[in-house]
Amino acid sequence: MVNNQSEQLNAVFHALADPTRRAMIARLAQSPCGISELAAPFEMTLAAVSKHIKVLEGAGLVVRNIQGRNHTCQLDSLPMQGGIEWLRHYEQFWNQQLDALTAALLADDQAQAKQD
Amino acid sequence: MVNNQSEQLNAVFHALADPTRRAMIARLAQSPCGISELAAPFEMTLAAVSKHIKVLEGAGLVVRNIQGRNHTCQLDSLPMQGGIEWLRHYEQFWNQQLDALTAALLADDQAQAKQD
DNA sequence: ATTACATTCAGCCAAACGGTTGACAATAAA
DNA sequence: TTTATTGTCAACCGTTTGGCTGAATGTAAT
Repeated sequence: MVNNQSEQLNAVFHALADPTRRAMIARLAQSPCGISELAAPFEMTLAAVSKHIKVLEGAGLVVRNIQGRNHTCQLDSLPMQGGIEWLRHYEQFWNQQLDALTAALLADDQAQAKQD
Repeated sequence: MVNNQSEQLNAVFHALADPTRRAMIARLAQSPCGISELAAPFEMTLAAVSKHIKVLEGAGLVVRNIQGRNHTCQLDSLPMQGGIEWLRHYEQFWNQQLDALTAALLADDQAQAKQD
């Protein structure tokens, strides 16, 4: 597990930076499932899959429920909320960029109109 | 630069997974600025800062404008939009979890009330 | 022309990453 | 009790990361 806010973001973003792990999250968003089923789509060892899941667990994105020899994984998207909120700050900035772009295009159009 | 959608997400999330780079983004969201100013808050070599900036550039999050010996960096939050959109899918899932939680708590309350 | 400044480059290092293999532990089925 | 099945663990391997240093580049100021 992770302590402070910043390390949490480190862990979450790092976990999301790998396509295999993103695919696992996408699968788990459908429904919880076991390790083998989670591993099935990937051409890699179960050991490698196991490592990926531990990264997801470490970031708090996945919780595991052990029953006998079967481990069931379940998505917990709460930690993602931290990532979304961090990004959301800059979404506004992004919209401003869009506004500036359209404004510039508009100004161009007007300048063009004057020249014609 | 990055080709397809998945690699773009890899690059963006990886870039965001480092606190130094997140701090740089936060600084650049205030206003564009030069390398040295961007480097000032960090106890690390300019060379190390240079590498971080290149990671941000590689993910498309920062664009550089060179004038003489001064490089000005500017935020481009468009690539972040991809990250936000990927995450947004699971935000809904997160809200569902919240709903389930509140429903469970409510049910608990009601059960408690019956017992009293 | 020389000196100072802003920045990158190239090479090095230790640590982390993503994968493999082979051995192991625990549980279920024969 | 033996045998599968499910999954982890430990050790290894090649690559990437994040940092350093020292040299090199290009530009501005003297």
